[in-house]
Amino acid sequence: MLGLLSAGPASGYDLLKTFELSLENVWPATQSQLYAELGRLAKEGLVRVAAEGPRGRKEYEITEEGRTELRHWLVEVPPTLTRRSDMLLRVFFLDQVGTDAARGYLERLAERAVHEHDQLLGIREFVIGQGDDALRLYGDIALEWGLRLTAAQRDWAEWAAGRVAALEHEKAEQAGAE
Amino acid sequence: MLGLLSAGPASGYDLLKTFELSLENVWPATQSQLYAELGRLAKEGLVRVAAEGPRGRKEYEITEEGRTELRHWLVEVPPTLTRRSDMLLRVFFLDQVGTDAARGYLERLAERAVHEHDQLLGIREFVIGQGDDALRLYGDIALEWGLRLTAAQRDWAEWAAGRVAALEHEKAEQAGAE
DNA sequence: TCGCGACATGTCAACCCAGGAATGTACGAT
DNA sequence: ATCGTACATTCCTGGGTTGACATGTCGCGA
Repeated sequence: MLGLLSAGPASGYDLLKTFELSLENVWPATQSQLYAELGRLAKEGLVRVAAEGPRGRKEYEITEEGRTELRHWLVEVPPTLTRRSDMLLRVFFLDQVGTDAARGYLERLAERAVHEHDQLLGIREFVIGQGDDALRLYGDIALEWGLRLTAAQRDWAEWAAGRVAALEHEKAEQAGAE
Repeated sequence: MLGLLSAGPASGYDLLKTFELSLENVWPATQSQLYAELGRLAKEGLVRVAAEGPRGRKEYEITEEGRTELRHWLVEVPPTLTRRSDMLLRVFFLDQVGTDAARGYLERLAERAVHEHDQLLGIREFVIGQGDDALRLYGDIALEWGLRLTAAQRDWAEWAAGRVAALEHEKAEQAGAE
């Protein structure tokens, strides 16, 4: 939220829209959280109500303290590694369902990765050439991460399905040889 | 937990150790959660106390219902896409700190990816040849995902740092030409 | 035999988060 | 003029998470 407000003042509703439109792939947020957090940030002096508009609209702007805190967070606070992937957790227990279903699971993962990849390509077409140099660059970089991640996931899932198929084949041969 | 118990009975403490040792990269859990969850699973009839040992040790085993539920979850419940990466979120706001610090951030991400990659390679050396065919295969597949992910992250971060450097250069030229 | 470290479980407060319900206002199109 | 839609905020409930605290037992080595 400090990051969004650093680009200019906005209301809670504006921020909500931004989260839904452009940040939902990276950091989804709900309105309850958003408004609560705005209140908290205001109490800590990191944001301030700059103006009140129609319909009770409160336009928030970032304060100097807020900017300092944002820069601090950006470069000094170590990023937390994203853990907890139920997609990967399932893989560990895939031997419980047999090679056939396991292969199916992995193939579906591959398909989904392709689908997400396509969606990101669509977004890239859509945002092409928007914003100034710096903004476009960092948006591009984030998008590229998504593209590479989904591509890697597709390759991996296909490779994994192949490995499972090989095991299936091996088992079938052993059964045949007995 | 059902997945772990499907490999054989264990106490809450055993499960905790397993989470710490081998699942912490995929699904970290704390003891409070673990014991609470064991109680819940027992109440739902998905696990059962099989034996009691010294020190109040309660050995749980998975029930038939539990196995059914596990298989159901593995193949029928759609995996949730992992969102929320503060690492990526920061990228969006990197223009707030200038090209120099931004490049530094990305370079540190690349270093960290290399470090994680090396750790995973170490794990692979360590677990090589353990377990039976199926178990080894799925462990391998999960590990391979980590390897590919960290490799992709390194490539991406280096590529991104290069892009930022290019922007830096461009700006410097413009400043010189004025 | 004595004490330490590993084994083992349980409880609690605080926080974050998702989703939904409730409430109301202003604007634009017909 | 009015009606629907978008704007805009607040509150509530339930569930997941974390981290700390509390308690106690067994086994082994000095």
